[in-house]
Amino acid sequence: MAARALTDPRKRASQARSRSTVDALIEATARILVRDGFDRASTNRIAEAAGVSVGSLYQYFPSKEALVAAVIERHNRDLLRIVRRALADAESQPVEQAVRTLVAAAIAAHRIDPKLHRVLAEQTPHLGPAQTVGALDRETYALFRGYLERHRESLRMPDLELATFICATSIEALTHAAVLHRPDMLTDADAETLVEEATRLVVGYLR
Amino acid sequence: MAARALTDPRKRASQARSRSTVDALIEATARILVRDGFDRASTNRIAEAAGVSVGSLYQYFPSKEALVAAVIERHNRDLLRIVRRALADAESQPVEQAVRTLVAAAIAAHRIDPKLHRVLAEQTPHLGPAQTVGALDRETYALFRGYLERHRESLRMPDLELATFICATSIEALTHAAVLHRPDMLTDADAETLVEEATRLVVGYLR
DNA sequence: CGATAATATGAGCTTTCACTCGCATAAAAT
DNA sequence: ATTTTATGCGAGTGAAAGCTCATATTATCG
Repeated sequence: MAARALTDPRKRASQARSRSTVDALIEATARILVRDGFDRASTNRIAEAAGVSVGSLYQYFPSKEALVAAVIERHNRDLLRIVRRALADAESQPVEQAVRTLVAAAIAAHRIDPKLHRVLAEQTPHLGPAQTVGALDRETYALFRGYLERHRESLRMPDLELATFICATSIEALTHAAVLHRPDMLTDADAETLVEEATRLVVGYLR
Repeated sequence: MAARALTDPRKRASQARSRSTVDALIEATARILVRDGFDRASTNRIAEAAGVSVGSLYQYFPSKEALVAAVIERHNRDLLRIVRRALADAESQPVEQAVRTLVAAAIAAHRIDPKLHRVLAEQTPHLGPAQTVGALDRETYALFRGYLERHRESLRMPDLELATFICATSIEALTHAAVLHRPDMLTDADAETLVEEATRLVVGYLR
């Protein structure tokens, strides 16, 4: 019997009223997470911030983790939209331009809601791997690997698996670190040179 | 007035007996962190695992955070010893060999106690930045930047700050990811090719 | 030995927090 | 209009965790 993950929603909201309750809860969770951090984000506080009672909260989410999982899911969906779009554009581009497109998209994606991204990245990896921000990395990883495979003639890389690991990990780390620890690198002028340098790094590696 | 950080030790241990109590506590904290994770590592459990009473624990550590900070400090000290040593060796080496030395050291360092490293990296960044694993990154960053400055003639990089960021971030991320998420890459044979590839990435960037 | 300081003990206090449950209200169905 | 279902409420419960303190044991020193 497939054990129902404890992050699954408890009940589908069918009426418009309850759907807006669910939305308010997810939205409030994101706000409280940013304001107070994971540990201090109590379900009571979240419910209050959403203008809803704790009882209602537990009608739709079986646990605090489920609530956070919903926030992560929404955030990941937003980021993935950008990355997918970029990789679709990159498909028809030569390697160098493709990498540039991807790097720029990675930065743009991290800029959607940096404060939330930070909290999710730093304080939630112990929630099941399916919900973590890491899930996003894995998806991006797969997409990028697809690109490399379809363009393997223009590369001199025997081991695409390894190449994907090196490139995806580096790009993710650089954009992540820039957004979280070095916001000074993201003024419009500096952001451009960052994109160029990261592109040089990766393209130089791929030849 | 300099506010005493709540991660400072509470009292110096003077007799040999108490010093061994403190050691046992730090050691036990590391074990429990690995076994149960940060959240479930209660001070009572830690004291019990150390064969010591909670009261004694609070005689030397004002909070759970202080205890964890001590573990981080010890772990960082161990890692830094390896990195310092490597960068000392690298000092007299040409760029390519120097980078190889550093990458190999980074992997070796991450292998000291991977399980503990994972817990500390994933579950403690919300403790003050002074105690985080990030402190280690910053130190390494500074050391590496020193190397680049002393060898700037053999590089064609105008902006050493940026170059340090790109290289240090990439190396850290690659070794971190390999140790934590891809242990299959660390069989002796594969580890060597990983070192070579990471070296190619960075050296290619530095020219 | 006797006295003082250092160290160790662990029952229990306090607080916080996730979560429940009985009941009220609003929408849908009949 | 009446019944049925969906949604909302929030005081209260039980468990867990951080931390204290009154007391006991051990070491140090004159």
